[in-house]
Amino acid sequence: MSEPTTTIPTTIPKSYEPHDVEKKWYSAWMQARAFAAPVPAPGQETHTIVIPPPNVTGILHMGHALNNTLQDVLTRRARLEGKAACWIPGTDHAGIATQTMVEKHIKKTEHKTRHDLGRDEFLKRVRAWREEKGDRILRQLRELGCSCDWDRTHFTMDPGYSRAVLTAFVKLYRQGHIYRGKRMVNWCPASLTALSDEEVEMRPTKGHIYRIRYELVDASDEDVALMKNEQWKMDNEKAAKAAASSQTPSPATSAAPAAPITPAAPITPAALATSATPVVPATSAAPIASAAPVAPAAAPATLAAPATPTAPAAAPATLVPAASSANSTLSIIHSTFDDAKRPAFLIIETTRPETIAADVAIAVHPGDPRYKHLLGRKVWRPLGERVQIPIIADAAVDPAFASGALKVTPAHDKVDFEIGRRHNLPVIDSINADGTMNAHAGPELAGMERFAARKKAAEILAARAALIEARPYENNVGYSQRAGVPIEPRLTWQWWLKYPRVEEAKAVIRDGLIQLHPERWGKVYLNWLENIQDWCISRQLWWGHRIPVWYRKGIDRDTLTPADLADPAKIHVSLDGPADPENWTQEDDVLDTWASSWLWPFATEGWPDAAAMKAAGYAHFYPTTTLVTASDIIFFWVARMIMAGLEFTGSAATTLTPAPTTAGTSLATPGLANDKGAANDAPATLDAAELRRRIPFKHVYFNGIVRDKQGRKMSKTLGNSPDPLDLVHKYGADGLRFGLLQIAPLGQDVKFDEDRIEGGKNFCNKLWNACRFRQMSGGMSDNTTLAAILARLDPAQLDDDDHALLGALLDTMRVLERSFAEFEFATATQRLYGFFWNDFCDWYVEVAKTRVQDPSAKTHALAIQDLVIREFLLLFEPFAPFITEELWHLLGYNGNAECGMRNAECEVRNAESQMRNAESKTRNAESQTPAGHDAPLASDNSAFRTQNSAPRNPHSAFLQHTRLETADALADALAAKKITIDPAAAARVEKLKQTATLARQLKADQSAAQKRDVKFLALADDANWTALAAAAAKLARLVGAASIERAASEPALPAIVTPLGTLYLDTGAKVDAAAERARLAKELEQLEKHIAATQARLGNEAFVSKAPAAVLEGARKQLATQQSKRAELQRLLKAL
RNA sequence: GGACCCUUAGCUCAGUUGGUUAGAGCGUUUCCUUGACAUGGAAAAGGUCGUUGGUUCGAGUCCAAUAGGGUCCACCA
Repeated sequence: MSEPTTTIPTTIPKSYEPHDVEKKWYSAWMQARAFAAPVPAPGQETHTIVIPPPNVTGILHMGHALNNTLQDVLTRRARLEGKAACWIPGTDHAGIATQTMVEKHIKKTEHKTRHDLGRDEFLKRVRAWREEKGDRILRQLRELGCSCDWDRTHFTMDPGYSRAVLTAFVKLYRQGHIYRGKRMVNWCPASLTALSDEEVEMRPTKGHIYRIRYELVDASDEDVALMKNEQWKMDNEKAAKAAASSQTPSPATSAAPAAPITPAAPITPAALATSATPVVPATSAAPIASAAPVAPAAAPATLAAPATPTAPAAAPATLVPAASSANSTLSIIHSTFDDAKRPAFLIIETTRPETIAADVAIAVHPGDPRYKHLLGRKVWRPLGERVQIPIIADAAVDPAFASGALKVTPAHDKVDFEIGRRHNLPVIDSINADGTMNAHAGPELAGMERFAARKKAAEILAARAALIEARPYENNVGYSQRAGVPIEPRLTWQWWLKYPRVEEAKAVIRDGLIQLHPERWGKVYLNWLENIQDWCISRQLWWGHRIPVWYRKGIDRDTLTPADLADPAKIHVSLDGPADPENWTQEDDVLDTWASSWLWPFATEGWPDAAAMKAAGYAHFYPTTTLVTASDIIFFWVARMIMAGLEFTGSAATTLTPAPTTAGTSLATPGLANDKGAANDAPATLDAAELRRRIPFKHVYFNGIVRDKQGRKMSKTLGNSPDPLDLVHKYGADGLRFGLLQIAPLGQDVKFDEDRIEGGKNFCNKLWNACRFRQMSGGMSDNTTLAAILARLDPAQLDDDDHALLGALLDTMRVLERSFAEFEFATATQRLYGFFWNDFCDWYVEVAKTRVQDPSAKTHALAIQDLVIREFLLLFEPFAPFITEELWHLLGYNGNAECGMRNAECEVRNAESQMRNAESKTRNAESQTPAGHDAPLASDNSAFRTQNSAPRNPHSAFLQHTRLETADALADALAAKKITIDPAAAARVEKLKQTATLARQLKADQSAAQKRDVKFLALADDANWTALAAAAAKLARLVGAASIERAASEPALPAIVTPLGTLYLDTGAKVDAAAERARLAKELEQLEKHIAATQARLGNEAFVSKAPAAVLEGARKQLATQQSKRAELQRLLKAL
């Protein structure tokens, strides 16, 4: 690692090289088990975080990097504050994602489906896949520096965790919260499983809406007349309008009034035809996307009606091209019915004509006068089997939409299903699980994919003259979030959960037992809970927790009544299955992945096994302290965890049937099997104390979504997502962490900017070199404890710079204390940056150079630096753990500091771990091997984790095991040394800083910035000259001057007015009086403006009478300063 | 349709309870390799704080309206 260079007397290399340092320290931490959560000493505060478990086969992206950096920062800061910190890592089995991935792999390599392999064999493959590819993301987290307690690594499919999941199911089932029902679900035709509402994403989707005639059965003359008056007329008018608007010469030249009809060129059925057999000429294909109202030479697709409209299904669909295209540009396709024979029609509009064969009714609003007389009548279904379907009234229909008549297709739409149920209508399911049409869709469509079938249906309807028009239409379509395909509402048997503890879940947020940061998410959360729907928890997958329900053999699962479901002779629900398994068949479905991860905060702490909970320290570490997550899973995960915590934990959680000492395989553990009283675990109402015991976390911090510089979400397809590990290699983990947090404001999305990461790296380098310089300055003494450093301070030698620096340090410590309390990490990083770079490096280290060369002042001046660097490293460690650890050791802050500071605690910890050592003999050997970066994670999670047997090295003296003083404690320690910060010192230093800047400005203005042999002459009163003279040496060094002397008279030299008097610059060059005059005049002019503004304020009677005294005083002082500066400038001008 | 967030320098963002001449980093211009650091130092230019109106002695900050950008929920076939 650090090699001494030959020329510079230091052991610290010239620039910070993160790579080796990171590797070295992470290994050291792992070997020392530095992250293992300690058993809390009596009275010691705990700090727990559970990681949002990433997909077991996932890879680290920027979102993870930000999210986990935040957790690590909180955890490390908690350690420094002396809390027993516990960060529980782990992964999620990610049912659909992982299964899909493995299925694809098997398809590619073996050309087989999971059904070819069978359930058991397939699951074997998934487990093998996980062995090979899994947990990579956890190893990547180590490269980021994450200080998880790796011995507590959990996986949602581990036997122990699985037992928790099934326990929760059984308990909820027995309480009546879980039921099986045949209901409409969101079906994913790609993944072939049901999804929860939360997994469906609504996207605006371009398509068409089809206007279709449903022929009225037994139409009377009145009907015909009515139809003519109403719908028929409507369509004719529409056609006329469309025609009229199309005659507008050009849309560009005429500001045509907005036509009520969509100006987009309509699409004809013919244009929809893919394999155009009997079709209108190709010229009629209108460009769908074109917005030009000018209809192209589109032929009026006037279609001949079938010869016998009463039996269209049998008739060949003959389309006759229009005889002439001269007379119209119709957007509406009229059939040429013989007026005399014309039947009456009902008109409906639909986006899904392929489902017409599954229509079972037409519904209108009960109050709609247009249709009152038709209620109870029937229409012919225009597609599929030609049957009559009733016209019914239902309030769900919006009379204002389209024609006000809705086709009712219970199998393929949620609303329709409800209507069907209300009216006892049959359900005709015409779509297969994979999204293809089945026999019910009719012979023309059967076997076709649903979207192809839609086109085909339109063609057929057009051929039968039932399609009036198909126009472009955009509506919201539900997509499977994961597979990205439109979901299909589908009627299936599923398991449902009525959420438990909904009211309590609202209360804990409303009453602030759980605090959200930022707070506003509470509203979103409550809104969701107000409208909560039962959760579909079953998935038609294999990779997941198989639902612990067994059906008696010979029972038809699809005809089970609620009574059957409650009958233990037919249905068995338990953890371990029936005693006579040969007579039963287990449910095929598995649970939604979220139905396992909602238990994460306590299932990772041993729940429901009392012994495991004890071993994990549940009593200490639950509830967890802070959950750090992104807001996009507030419903998926956060809300559900709250309900699960409220339902399953608390006093009852610790009184569950303990696991038997003869530990069999965990799934066979008869936990709840014999437990008839599961439903009684939870008291009906929870008082405030009980709620506090049960909440899964006290704070939720929502980190922003990492977006690219344009504000777009990062995605693989856009290629705008940098690999965090690349950034680690380029800028170091610390640079990445610091840079990320600098741009991560509370509750705002993060626009990623690689320049900021580079800034993080540069800051690390600055820190590195400042420490290197400190070491080069020599005189390294005992840095091992704060007391040792304080002992080297000489209160008598404390000067203004010391006061100002220590004051800024204390202030920085307070800012950080506040930032952490309020999760304002950007504030914290900015403050650290400004303090170290500006206050310490730019000013203090520079001015101290003079003192360091003075043997009588050196010890003191360096002690101040040692103190500040020590405190800074402690403050900075959570953000940049590697470089701070390295410097901590290089500068000798470690020593035996820890045991000096925390002897008692060390002993307690050792004693405790030895006890645990004795207890946990069953641990496998693997996880006891020292683990470095690439060491495998402990893979056996079957037993609920106990602490590792190896005691933490009490002499490791890692930075993070040191205690960070509070600002108050440090102030007290200084006070004990008779050092109290003089606030006026900072103001004096500030004046000096301004003077230095102005002096440099003058030099630069005189093109002498690079010269170091110039002289400054000061014209100052005695007070100012005293201050200047005292600082003359350091000031001369700072601004690059040979000397600063008091002017005897008024020199004829370029001058600048400073807070400490007027400075003249003698460069030895000739003075350009005209240029000087211009410069001074310009400055005077600016000053006059400010004076005028200040005078105006003070001249305002209302201001003087109403403004607070301090403000008034400030203004008067300001005016005085400005005026004296003006006088000085005027004097200088005159002298030139 | 309902709820929420954002708009400040070329870019990314700070601006506590309203109070001097609105800040930082990056970028830009000029100068500087002097024994910590060129991943650096010094100086400079750059903003009527989206718009309009109001409250106030005083508004980037509070209120109202409005424009633009974004998020979540619901959803009409």
